Amino acid sequence: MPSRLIVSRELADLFRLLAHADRLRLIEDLRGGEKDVTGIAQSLDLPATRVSQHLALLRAQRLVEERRDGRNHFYRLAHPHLAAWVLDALPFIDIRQRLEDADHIDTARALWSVADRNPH
Amino acid sequence: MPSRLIVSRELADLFRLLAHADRLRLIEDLRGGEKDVTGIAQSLDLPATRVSQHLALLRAQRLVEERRDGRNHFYRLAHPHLAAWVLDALPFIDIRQRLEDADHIDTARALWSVADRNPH
DNA sequence: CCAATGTCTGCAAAAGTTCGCAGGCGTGCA
DNA sequence: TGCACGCCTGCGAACTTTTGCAGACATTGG
Repeated sequence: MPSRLIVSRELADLFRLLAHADRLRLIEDLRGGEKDVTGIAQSLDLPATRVSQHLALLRAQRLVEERRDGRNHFYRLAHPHLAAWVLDALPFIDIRQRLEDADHIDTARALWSVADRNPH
Repeated sequence: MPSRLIVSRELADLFRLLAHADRLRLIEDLRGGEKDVTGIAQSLDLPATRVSQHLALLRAQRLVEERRDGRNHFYRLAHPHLAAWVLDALPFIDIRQRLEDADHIDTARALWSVADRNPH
């Protein structure tokens, strides 16, 4: 029964792709809709080259899709539900370290949620 | 607004912990309830030392809890819902490579689900 | 007490990831 | 055509993770 092994490897690849704070922020940033590389770089405060490198990884596993318009490359989530699923992981993080109790998870979720689409 | 950065780092740590095929299999293996190290090692077909190393990582981030009985250490999921959440990621894996279409996701999910608690 | 068993930890080599930088490619504007 | 812009890729250095192995520790049975 090798399917299990195959599936676990596929899932591990996905988790590895998500195992980087900047890529997670990027995914949350795309929740509002498509955005070009420079726009993402500005809102995450990262060099555009690095954003492009992250996007190349996400693209390789079809987590984002690209649309070109002139010299700009616009990216969007291939699965819009992905961002919500990522936030569903909040209950599993070890809250002892930096957050005090379960209420703060809600605070964090709120902070990161739809309402908050201003500069930063 | 640094909370966002903090949360994304916490989430990235969690994803990094899950970004290993054997640890994912381990988590799925514990879905059925607690199990000792040797038992896990047998059902995953891995050396017990390695299982212990993986468990040490999962323990450090409070994803599993330990109960000792004599010389055996029994482990269980700290959040039983974790295993289900992991499987919710199946729609996001890139299915072109080894699986043909969406039906196979269901097959994979079924293969890995509750019914399947026989040897392997 | 001694030996066997089940598990844990430390270490170092191998493998993998991240990051900055240099240079390349395509597009648009003067 | 030439230049600036937006983005992409390749490369090497620094860092992190994985793995097997050797040895340690605690518990149990003889």
